[in-house]
Amino acid sequence: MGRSPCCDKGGLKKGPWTPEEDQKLLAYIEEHGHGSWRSLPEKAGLQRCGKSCRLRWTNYLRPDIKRGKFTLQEEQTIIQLHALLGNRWSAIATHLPKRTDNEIKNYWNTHLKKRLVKMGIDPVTHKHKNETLYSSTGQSKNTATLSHMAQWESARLEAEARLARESKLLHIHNNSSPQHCFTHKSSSTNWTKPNQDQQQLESPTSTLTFSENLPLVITPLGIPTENRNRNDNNIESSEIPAMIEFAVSSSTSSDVTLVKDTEHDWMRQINCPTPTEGNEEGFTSLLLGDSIGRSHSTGKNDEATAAAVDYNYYEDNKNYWNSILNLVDSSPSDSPTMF
DNA sequence: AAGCTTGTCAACCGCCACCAC
DNA sequence: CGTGGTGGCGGTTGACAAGCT
Repeated sequence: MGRSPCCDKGGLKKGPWTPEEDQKLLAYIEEHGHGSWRSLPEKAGLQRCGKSCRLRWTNYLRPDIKRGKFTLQEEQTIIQLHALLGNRWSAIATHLPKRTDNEIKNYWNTHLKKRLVKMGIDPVTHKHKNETLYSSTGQSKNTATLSHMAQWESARLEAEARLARESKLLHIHNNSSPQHCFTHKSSSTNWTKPNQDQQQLESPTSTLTFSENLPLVITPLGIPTENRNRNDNNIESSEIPAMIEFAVSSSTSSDVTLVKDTEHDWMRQINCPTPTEGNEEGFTSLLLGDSIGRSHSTGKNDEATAAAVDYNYYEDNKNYWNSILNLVDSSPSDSPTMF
């Protein structure tokens, strides 16, 4: 479309913000909310473009921002989610309360990426450098599985974004108090001075669920990284609303059965052994080779034992991927969103 | 102490999706 | 359906700090 940059009007200031400017912006938003960012600078008496104001607010001035060193837990979460989602910093940020996508991105680029490289792990694929040796084995299934999970996570995040929007609209329609517009990812919302209680997230709960009617899309390669297209989930965008409806409307306990059934169907499709009754392990087992490893240890299935040889490498990475999968399989208690 | 290199991170840029008209 | 406005996202830049020679 070719829109000119928002700051190309003459006379607008760029560069670091002064404390006075911060104060003006903060005072204005606390009193009026940000409303339209485009018109905010003029109303707030700032010689800045709206975009600059929004960035300053979302990355620095917002009251719900935690600054300072990342904890070990946070580091692990970032690495795990990056393995799952790639450079989708905003998506990763939704799982790290009080951290901004910009902060996470910076931290990844300056610390974590280098650390992984030192460990011999490719920071893009999260594979160990000698992993290509195993590329012609069962790894492809594992990678495809992970890819599929990443696709679902993408869809889930889109679902949450949509629900947040709808929720917001609904509240507006219902003439509700402004605090309802404040959500965890406040950069995408109309923030209006919430109090402590109000800052509790009202984000809809969602789960990583699988619609029976949806085609399974398994791509050969794993984690989306380079793409700039945010709808590249290999899932038709028209299908996403259906998935959303399913995921959102079916958050009852009965879903567990459905999810597991569907999961098993899918595992059968890709010729994976499905967990038996009372031995539900699901994706985690698949990815980690647990079920195979278990067969190995019990000696009940010689064919599986032979196949397990190909998966030995995954035993080495078990903890790494297990951590990733724990994020998927469980609902993080410290996160407002759930898989 | 001065100059250079490397690391950090706030801020900017350009593209894209979404929405209203 | 096309167009323009707006906000959000991810990649990149550049100023400053810290460390090294």
